[in-house]
Amino acid sequence: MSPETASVRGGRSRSVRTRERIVAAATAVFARRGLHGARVADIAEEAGIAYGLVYHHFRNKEEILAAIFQERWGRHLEYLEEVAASAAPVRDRLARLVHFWVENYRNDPHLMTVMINEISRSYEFIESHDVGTVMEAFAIVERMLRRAQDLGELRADLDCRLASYLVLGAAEMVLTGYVLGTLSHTAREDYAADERQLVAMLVDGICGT
Amino acid sequence: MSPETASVRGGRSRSVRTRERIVAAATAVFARRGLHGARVADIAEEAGIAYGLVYHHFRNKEEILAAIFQERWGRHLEYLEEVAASAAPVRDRLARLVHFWVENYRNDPHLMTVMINEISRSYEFIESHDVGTVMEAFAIVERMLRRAQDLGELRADLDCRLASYLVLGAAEMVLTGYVLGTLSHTAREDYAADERQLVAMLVDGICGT
Amino acid sequence: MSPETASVRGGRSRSVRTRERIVAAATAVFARRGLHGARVADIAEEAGIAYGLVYHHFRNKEEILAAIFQERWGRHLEYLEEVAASAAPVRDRLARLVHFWVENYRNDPHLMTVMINEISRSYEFIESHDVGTVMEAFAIVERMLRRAQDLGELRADLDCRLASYLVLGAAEMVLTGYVLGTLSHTAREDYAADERQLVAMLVDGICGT
Amino acid sequence: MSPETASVRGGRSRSVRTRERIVAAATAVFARRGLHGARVADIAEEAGIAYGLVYHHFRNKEEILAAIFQERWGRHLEYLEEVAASAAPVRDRLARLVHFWVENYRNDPHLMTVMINEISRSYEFIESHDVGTVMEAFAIVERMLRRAQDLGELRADLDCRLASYLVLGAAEMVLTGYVLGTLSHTAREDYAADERQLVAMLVDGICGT
DNA sequence: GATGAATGAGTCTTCATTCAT
DNA sequence: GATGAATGAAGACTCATTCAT
Repeated sequence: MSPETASVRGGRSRSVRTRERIVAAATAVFARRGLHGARVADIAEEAGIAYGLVYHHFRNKEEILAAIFQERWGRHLEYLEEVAASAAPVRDRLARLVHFWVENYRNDPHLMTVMINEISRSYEFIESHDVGTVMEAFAIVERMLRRAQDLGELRADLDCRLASYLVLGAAEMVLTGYVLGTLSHTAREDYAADERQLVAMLVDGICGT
Repeated sequence: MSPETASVRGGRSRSVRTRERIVAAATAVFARRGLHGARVADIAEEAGIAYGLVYHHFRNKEEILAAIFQERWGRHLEYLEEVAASAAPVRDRLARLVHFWVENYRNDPHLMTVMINEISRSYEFIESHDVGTVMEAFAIVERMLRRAQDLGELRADLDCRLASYLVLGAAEMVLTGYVLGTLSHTAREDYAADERQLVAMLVDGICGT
Repeated sequence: MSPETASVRGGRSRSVRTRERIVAAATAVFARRGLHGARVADIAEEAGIAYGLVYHHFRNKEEILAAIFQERWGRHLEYLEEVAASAAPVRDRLARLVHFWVENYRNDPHLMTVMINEISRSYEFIESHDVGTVMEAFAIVERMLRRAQDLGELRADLDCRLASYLVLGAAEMVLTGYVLGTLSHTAREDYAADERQLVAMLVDGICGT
Repeated sequence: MSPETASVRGGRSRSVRTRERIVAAATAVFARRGLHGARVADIAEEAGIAYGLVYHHFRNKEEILAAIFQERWGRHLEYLEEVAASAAPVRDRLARLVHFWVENYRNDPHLMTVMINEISRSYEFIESHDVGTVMEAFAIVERMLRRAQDLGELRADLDCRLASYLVLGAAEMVLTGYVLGTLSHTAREDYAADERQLVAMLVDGICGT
């Protein structure tokens, strides 16, 4: 096996793998301690690498968070867009969105914790980055609702902008409950029940049928 | 002049007034910079007092935030409790809650910004304080909904716990929109319209009548 | 004695005295190790104060050097200006300048070492500060020579600009010799002899009478 | 292809050429940023080679500067010695020295910048190397002057040691002016004029014939 | 109580140097 | 020899907190 073969083992250079280890380690540490509470030394230790190596890959701590954001938020938006654009009834599309968020939390709680606490809920992060990119999630949901409204699926006087805040606010708060442990479950079925309840409340309200 | 004489002047001692100036200054600075970004020096400057005087009144920076929390959150819960306990239909009670939150934001945006960003949205704060106290707001709303459910105002299979997350999540997200400026208004009427829309969506859902 | 009296004992506040101690300590440390070799910790230790206190008075290490520069260079230029403007023959005025430089070195070798090594001979310092201020010394000497030339004291075809480089270059190199110890003396008389020789060479050249 | 074959190509081995590229690159980078401001990475990039390869040729950064010094300063001294030893009148010999320095600057400003800023004007460099070697230039000029004095070309009471400081100080300051851009020219003729003026001032003084 | 000078631990950040490939 | 990822020591800088006046 030539050195070159070794260096691309698995199709990725050592440098790329190191970078990914840093991102993964930082996700865990940010989830545990928050951006401010996390020390670069913690991240390096978690990644099993030397202190200074972090700085070969990122200018500073904030840039690691920005990397997590860039690499994940984009995929998030793509999926939202895909669901929003589908032809299914709006109730089904909402169900798919809610399921996506809950599944994401269950698959990678650390990541979702960081997305919720340090990005989505962080005034500081949103301020210092492109507000537009963060708010794009709202815009996608709003467009989805507006199209449904045009098709008569939603009542005509609904303020779709505000409704997007309802949808994302409710979903985010439920995930926050999971993250904080105030609303956690162990059984898969419990999560499914939450999804059904949440969709029903969004679509028909708490009084509705 | 005895200390007592001084304390009688205007009904409050100088010490008490100083403490209040610190709390007010800290509220403004926390709103602007966040808990971590705020330096004690900034707070002292905003309050127009000397650096070290802050430490005659508070053990440390977090304690100032805790004071804001204790003094305001208590009143907040009292009002929630009062509304929740009233005999009005659940729709009206929800409307009063939503109006209360929006009005509070309009009266003191700095305070609401801190409540949202540093307390309600802060994993860190909630972790280090009594989670129960923060979550009490959810419990109050949940109890209110459960009573309405018992009275047949809400459908029987509604998960009231989850519904409280819907109500508070939606309200909090709308206020966050105000705070971030992504959903701000100038006219009083616009806020009133938001309130009506929000209540309608919560009660009847986005599809409902 | 009231606290106020104490705080201005000797006419200067504690803060001002601390600042002066830092400047004096930094001058000694810069002379010993150079700007880059000097650690802020060294300066604090030399001044007998805590590490962080340096940062209450100066933003960073470079700013201490800048303070030394500002506070001393100004006086230096004033004296040059005074001598340059006097009515004495140019030979006497040059003699006074040379004497001033040599005396300054003898009175405070540390300070002169810093002025020579870190300011006057430092490309880095000159680049990052106002070149004009540093070069003002040349301008003063040049104007002095030009006036002497107008009065017929100097030959008509002398390039006074270049002559100012001769005067300051020669003086600086002699002081550098003192600083480096390649041209040091112990007897006061030796310095006086150097002054006479230097003036004679500048005025009449190495071949002249 | 054997190593020897490779080393024969063009008369110099690849290793030697790499070393020269490093020295040339370092000269440019030192001129731009100074010894302290120059990072080894900058030098490697300028040389178009890999980071660590620098360390196959030099133990550390200072050693690169030392190499520049050794390889150039030696030739410099040789030329000074040659001129000093010639039989021409002292005025002509001084003129040749001055011309040599100015020409050197014009041919390779980067090199001269480094020689002036990092070697000749650097207390730090001189301290950490053989002061004697650096000062040899002064000794050569001093011996040249002393011989001229013995021949009656210079006045008997001239302090030749101090005169060497005059000559080298003046020359160095003029070159510094070129380097800093405070005394720069575009026309070749301007440099020639400077040389004539400088020699005249050194020989006959600023008042002299 | 009021002041703000003083303290120093905690971190970030840089970058020369090493070393496995 | 060549590469550049990895190391880690060194030191700058911040800022919450203490304390003498």
